Amino acid sequence: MKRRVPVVRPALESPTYARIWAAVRRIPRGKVASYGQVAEVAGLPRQARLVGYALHASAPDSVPWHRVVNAQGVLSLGKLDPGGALTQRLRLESEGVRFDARGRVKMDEHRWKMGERARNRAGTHG
DNA sequence: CGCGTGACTTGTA
DNA sequence: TTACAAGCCACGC
Repeated sequence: MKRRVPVVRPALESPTYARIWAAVRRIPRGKVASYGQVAEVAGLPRQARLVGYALHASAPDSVPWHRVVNAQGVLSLGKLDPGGALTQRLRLESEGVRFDARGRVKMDEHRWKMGERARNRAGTHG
Protein backbone atom coordinates (compact mmCIF):
# COMPACT_ATOMS: atom_id res chain seq x y z
CA MET A 1 0.00 0.00 0.00
CA LYS A 2 1.05 3.41 -0.72
CA ARG A 3 1.90 5.50 2.23
CA ARG A 4 1.28 9.19 1.96
CA VAL A 5 4.64 10.83 1.60
CA PRO A 6 5.27 13.76 3.88
CA VAL A 7 5.55 17.08 2.14
CA VAL A 8 8.74 17.81 3.97
CA ARG A 9 11.76 16.06 5.26
CA PRO A 10 11.55 14.60 8.75
CA ALA A 11 14.06 17.08 10.05
CA LEU A 12 11.90 19.92 8.80
CA GLU A 13 8.74 19.04 10.69
CA SER A 14 8.96 22.40 12.34
CA PRO A 15 5.81 24.42 13.03
CA THR A 16 7.76 27.44 11.99
CA TYR A 17 8.17 26.17 8.46
CA ALA A 18 4.54 25.10 8.41
CA ARG A 19 3.49 28.65 9.23
CA ILE A 20 5.70 30.03 6.51
CA TRP A 21 4.37 27.63 3.90
CA ALA A 22 0.83 28.41 4.97
CA ALA A 23 1.50 32.11 4.57
CA VAL A 24 2.96 31.56 1.12
CA ARG A 25 -0.14 29.60 0.11
CA ARG A 26 -2.25 32.58 1.13
CA ILE A 27 -0.68 34.72 -1.56
CA PRO A 28 -3.37 35.18 -4.22
CA ARG A 29 -2.69 34.50 -7.86
CA GLY A 30 -1.28 37.45 -9.73
CA LYS A 31 0.14 38.90 -6.54
CA VAL A 32 3.56 38.73 -4.96
CA ALA A 33 4.84 39.11 -1.43
CA SER A 34 8.24 39.86 -0.04
CA TYR A 35 10.03 37.48 2.27
CA GLY A 36 9.57 39.86 5.13
CA GLN A 37 5.87 40.14 4.41
CA VAL A 38 5.46 36.40 4.32
CA ALA A 39 7.33 36.18 7.58
CA GLU A 40 5.03 38.73 9.12
CA VAL A 41 1.90 36.97 7.91
CA ALA A 42 3.34 33.77 9.31
CA GLY A 43 3.71 35.50 12.64
CA LEU A 44 7.49 35.65 12.35
CA PRO A 45 8.41 39.31 11.97
CA ARG A 46 12.01 40.18 11.08
CA GLN A 47 12.66 36.60 10.03
CA ALA A 48 12.73 36.99 6.28
CA ARG A 49 15.79 34.79 5.98
CA LEU A 50 13.91 31.99 7.59
CA VAL A 51 11.24 32.30 4.90
CA GLY A 52 13.83 31.82 2.20
CA TYR A 53 15.22 28.90 4.08
CA ALA A 54 11.78 27.33 4.42
CA LEU A 55 11.09 27.74 0.73
CA HIS A 56 14.38 26.11 -0.08
CA ALA A 57 13.41 23.24 2.17
CA SER A 58 9.86 22.99 0.80
CA ALA A 59 8.88 20.47 -1.82
CA PRO A 60 9.04 21.54 -5.50
CA ASP A 61 5.33 22.27 -5.84
CA SER A 62 4.33 22.28 -2.22
CA VAL A 63 3.86 26.02 -2.20
CA PRO A 64 3.63 28.85 -4.74
CA TRP A 65 7.18 29.89 -4.00
CA HIS A 66 7.32 31.87 -7.25
CA ARG A 67 5.03 34.47 -5.65
CA VAL A 68 7.71 35.31 -3.13
CA VAL A 69 10.28 37.91 -4.09
CA ASN A 70 12.50 40.20 -2.10
CA ALA A 71 11.41 43.67 -1.01
CA GLN A 72 13.00 45.21 -4.07
CA GLY A 73 10.98 43.06 -6.43
CA VAL A 74 14.04 41.12 -7.50
CA LEU A 75 14.05 37.38 -7.87
CA SER A 76 16.49 36.39 -5.16
CA LEU A 77 16.85 33.00 -6.75
CA GLY A 78 18.92 34.71 -9.44
CA LYS A 79 22.51 33.66 -8.97
CA LEU A 80 21.76 30.65 -6.86
CA ASP A 81 19.48 29.07 -9.44
CA PRO A 82 19.23 30.96 -12.73
CA GLY A 83 16.92 28.29 -14.09
CA GLY A 84 14.69 28.58 -11.07
CA ALA A 85 14.63 32.34 -11.44
CA LEU A 86 13.55 31.93 -15.04
CA THR A 87 10.80 29.54 -14.01
CA GLN A 88 9.73 32.01 -11.38
CA ARG A 89 9.52 34.84 -13.85
CA LEU A 90 7.66 32.73 -16.39
CA ARG A 91 5.14 31.64 -13.80
CA LEU A 92 4.62 35.16 -12.55
CA GLU A 93 4.15 36.49 -16.06
CA SER A 94 1.72 33.65 -16.66
CA GLU A 95 -0.28 34.97 -13.71
CA GLY A 96 -0.34 38.47 -15.10
CA VAL A 97 2.51 39.88 -13.05
CA ARG A 98 4.44 42.49 -14.98
CA PHE A 99 8.10 43.31 -14.69
CA ASP A 100 10.09 46.48 -14.89
CA ALA A 101 12.74 47.20 -17.51
CA ARG A 102 15.33 46.24 -14.90
CA GLY A 103 13.70 42.85 -14.46
CA ARG A 104 12.06 43.72 -11.18
CA VAL A 105 8.48 42.98 -10.24
CA LYS A 106 6.32 46.06 -9.98
CA MET A 107 5.72 45.76 -6.27
CA ASP A 108 3.62 48.92 -6.31
CA GLU A 109 1.09 47.11 -8.44
CA HIS A 110 1.39 43.48 -7.48
CA ARG A 111 2.35 43.70 -3.84
CA TRP A 112 0.03 41.51 -1.81
CA LYS A 113 -1.78 43.72 0.64
CA MET A 114 -2.75 40.73 2.75
CA GLY A 115 -6.27 41.93 3.22
CA GLU A 116 -7.81 43.46 0.15
CA ARG A 117 -10.94 41.59 1.14
CA ALA A 118 -10.39 40.98 4.84
CA ARG A 119 -8.61 43.72 6.70
CA ASN A 120 -5.96 42.43 9.03
CA ARG A 121 -6.17 43.47 12.66
CA ALA A 122 -2.46 44.04 12.74
CA GLY A 123 -2.65 46.31 9.77
CA THR A 124 -1.05 49.50 10.95
CA HIS A 125 -0.98 50.79 7.43
CA GLY A 126 -4.19 52.66 8.01
C1' DC B 1 29.18 24.65 21.15
C1' DG B 2 31.49 28.06 17.93
C1' DC B 3 32.00 29.78 13.12
C1' DG B 4 30.60 30.77 8.50
C1' DT B 5 26.88 31.02 5.27
C1' DG B 6 22.30 31.99 3.32
C1' DA B 7 15.86 31.95 -1.87
C1' DC B 8 16.32 38.71 3.45
C1' DT B 9 15.43 43.59 5.37
C1' DT B 10 16.48 48.16 6.80
C1' DG B 11 19.43 52.22 7.47
C1' DT B 12 23.36 55.02 6.13
C1' DA B 13 26.85 56.93 2.82
C1' DT C 1 21.71 53.95 -8.12
C1' DT C 2 25.29 50.88 -5.85
C1' DA C 3 27.97 49.47 -1.66
C1' DC C 4 28.56 48.37 3.29
C1' DA C 5 27.06 47.17 7.89
C1' DA C 6 23.91 45.35 11.61
C1' DG C 7 20.07 42.31 12.87
C1' DC C 8 17.68 37.89 12.58
C1' DC C 9 17.39 32.49 12.83
C1' DA C 10 18.60 27.81 11.27
C1' DC C 11 21.78 24.58 9.01
C1' DG C 12 26.28 22.25 8.15
C1' DC C 13 31.03 21.56 9.51
